[in-house]
Amino acid sequence: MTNIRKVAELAGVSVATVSRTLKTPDIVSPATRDKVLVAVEQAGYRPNLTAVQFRSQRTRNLVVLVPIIANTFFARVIGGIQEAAQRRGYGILLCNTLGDERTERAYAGLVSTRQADGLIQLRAYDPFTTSRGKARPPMVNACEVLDEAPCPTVKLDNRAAARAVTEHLLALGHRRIGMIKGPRNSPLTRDRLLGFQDALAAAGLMPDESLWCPGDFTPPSGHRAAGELLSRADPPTAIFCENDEMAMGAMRRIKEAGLRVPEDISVAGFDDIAFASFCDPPLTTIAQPAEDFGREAVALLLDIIDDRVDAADEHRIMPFELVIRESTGPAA
Amino acid sequence: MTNIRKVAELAGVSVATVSRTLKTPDIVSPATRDKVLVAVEQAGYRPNLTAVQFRSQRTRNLVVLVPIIANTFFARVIGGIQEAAQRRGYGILLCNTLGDERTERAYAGLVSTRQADGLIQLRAYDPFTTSRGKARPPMVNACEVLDEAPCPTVKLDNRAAARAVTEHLLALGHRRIGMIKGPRNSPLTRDRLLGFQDALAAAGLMPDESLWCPGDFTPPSGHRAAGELLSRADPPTAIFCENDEMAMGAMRRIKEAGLRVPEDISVAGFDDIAFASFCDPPLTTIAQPAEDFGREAVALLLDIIDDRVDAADEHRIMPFELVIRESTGPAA
DNA sequence: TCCTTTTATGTAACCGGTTACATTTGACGG
DNA sequence: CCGTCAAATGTAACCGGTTACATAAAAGGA
Repeated sequence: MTNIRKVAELAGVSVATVSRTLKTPDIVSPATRDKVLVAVEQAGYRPNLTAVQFRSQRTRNLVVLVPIIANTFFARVIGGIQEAAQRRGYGILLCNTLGDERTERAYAGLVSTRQADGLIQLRAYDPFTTSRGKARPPMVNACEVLDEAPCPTVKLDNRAAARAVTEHLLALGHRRIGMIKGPRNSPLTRDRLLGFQDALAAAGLMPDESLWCPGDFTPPSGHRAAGELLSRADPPTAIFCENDEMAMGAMRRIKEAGLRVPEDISVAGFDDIAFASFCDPPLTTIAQPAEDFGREAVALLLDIIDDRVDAADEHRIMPFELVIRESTGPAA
Repeated sequence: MTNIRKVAELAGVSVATVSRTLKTPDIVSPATRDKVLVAVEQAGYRPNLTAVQFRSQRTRNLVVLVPIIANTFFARVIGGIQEAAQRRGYGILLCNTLGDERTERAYAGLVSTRQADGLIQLRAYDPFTTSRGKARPPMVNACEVLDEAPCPTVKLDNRAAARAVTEHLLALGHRRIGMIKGPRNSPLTRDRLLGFQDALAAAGLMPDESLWCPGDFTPPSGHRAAGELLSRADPPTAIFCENDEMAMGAMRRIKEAGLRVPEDISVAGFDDIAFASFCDPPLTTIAQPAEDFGREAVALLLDIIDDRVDAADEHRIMPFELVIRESTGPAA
C-alpha cells in the first residue's frame, strides 16, 4: 500500500511535509511542494480516509433515517439532502427504517460511535432517547416532526395546509367531506386532521368522525378506504386524502364504482408528487418544497456540528401551496 | 472520552482482554468476562468505529451510485440494497449522481480511499476507468449494465421483455406501434428497442423509425412524446413506452386529445411501479423484481469483498413478467 | 513431584495519518 | 561578522482499537 511514508521517502522529505503539502500548501516552500506533488502523482497516492477520520474525529458523513424510501415524497427529500451534503463535502449514510425503532436506534449508534457526525430523522421519533445524561449527538428532525423535539426541526404547517384544502372543498359547496388519514400516532396525521376540523368549524359544520378512514400512505390503503366510504348509505361528496398516493388509490376505487371524479366525487391529495399532474383527472393537492426540506435540514445540522450554536433551537416552517387541478369540482 | 483503556482500568484488566471480551468472548474466562462487561456498562463504553475501521481496514460500508433516486423503480432497488446490506452488517453510502460522471468518480473514490469496501453502480458507466493498472476495487453493476462490464452484473433480459410486450400488442391486432424511448446511449433503451424490433420482424413487419420518439423516463417527456405521435397524419394505434412514468405522461396526453385508452390507442409501460395498477386505466407493463436487483447486487458484491472469487464473473439475469391490465386492447 | 500442555492474560507494536514542539536554514540589522 | 528572528522542515507522540507474541497460571500425565 502506498502510504504517506512511502511518498515522503520518494520525495526525500518527512511525512509531516507531505501532510502539510496536501492540507496547508501555503506553509510549504514552492520547491518542496512541487517535489512532493510529483512524488504523490508518481506513487499514485490517495490518503487513507479511515485514518484521516480516525485522527481528526470527523467523518464528514451524515446518517439519514427515512421511513420509506420508496415513497416519492421522501425520495425527493433525500435528493435534496444528498445534493446539499455533497456540496459541502459530506456523504450520507442512508437507512430505510420502515418505521422500526430498533433499526433507527441502531443507525443512530453510528453517530455515537463516531462513524457519522450527525443525523437527520424524517420521522417523529428520537433515536437517542435512551442515551442517558450524555450530550446529545447532532440531530435535525424534518418532515414529520416531534412535538417537543430536542433538536432543530424543519416542517410544514400541516394544519394550515390541510385547512387550505378543506376550505377549497367547502368553497365548492361540499358539506359531507370524507377524510383518508395517514398512520395513527403520527403528528402529521394529527395536524392535518386538526386543520381539516378548523376549516369545518369555521364554516359552522359539525365534524363527523364516521367519515374518517385510516390509511397508511400507500395507494392500496387509499383504495380500500375509499371503498369503505362509498359503501355507506350517505357517501361523502368529496374526499380529502392525506397524501397523493392514497388519493390515487381512492380515485381508482371511485371509478371502479362507476362514479366520476370530480362530477360525482371530488378528491384532493397532499404532496404534489410527480404523478399528481399526470393522473386522471390531475389532482388538486398541496405542493411542498420537498428538496428544500432536505437542503434546510442539512444546513441546520451542519450549523450544529460546526458549533454555530445559535442554530440549536431553530424551527423552520416551510411554505406550501394549494395547487388546484381538475380532481375537485362543485358539489353535486 | 471513554475508550478501551478507561474500561480496562475500571475492570482491572488489560486492553487486550477488553477487546477480546467484546470480539471473541469465548476465549475469555467467564469471571473476567463479567468483570469487563460490568465495566463497559458502567463506563457507557461504545467502541470508536473509525478506530476499528482504520485498524481492520474494513469499513462495512458500500457505496451506491443511483442515477435518480426520485425514480420509483430505483427507489425500490435501493430499498432492496439497503435491506440486504443491513442484514449483513453493512451500511450504504448513497449518491444521487444524476448521471454525472464526475460525481460518480468522486464517490467511487470513497472506495479507493478506503471509506467503503465496495460499490454498486446502477448505471452503465465504469467509475474506475481511469484507475491505471491497479487491482479494481470491488464493484457490481446492476439494472442498467455495461455491455463489457469489468465486474459481475445483475440485469433483466430487456430485449426479451420488450419483445413480450410488443408481441402482446401485435396479438391484439396492432400494426402501427409507436415507441417512446429512454435516453439515447443507454444500453437499456437499445435493448428494449431491439426486442421491439425482434417482435415486429417475427411478425413480418418493417420497422418505422419515424414512430420512435425520445424521452427521458419522466412523465413530462412521455407527455411530450405522445403529443408528437398524435400530431401525425397517421398516428399509431398503440404506444409502447420504455417505462411507466412516461406511459402515464402519454396517457394523459392522449386523454387531452379527446381520445380513449385503450379504445382509441393502447398504451404499455415497463417496470410495474406502484401506480401502474392505480392509474386510469391500469397499465399493461413489465413487472421487474426491483428489490431483488438490489439484494442480488449486494450478495454478489460481498462475494467479491470476501474473496469468494468464483463469483467475480457472475452475470445474473432477473426474471420479468408481462402484466396485462386494461391500458391495452384490440386495435381499432 | 516434576514436566508438558493447555488456557488465560498481559505487553507492546502497529495501522496511517496529524500536529505540537524541536531543529535547521536563511535573511537581515547592527 | 555575529546575533536575532522568521520561515521551513523534521521528529515523534498521538488517536483507539487489534493482535502477534510473551508470560503466567492451571490442568494433566508419568
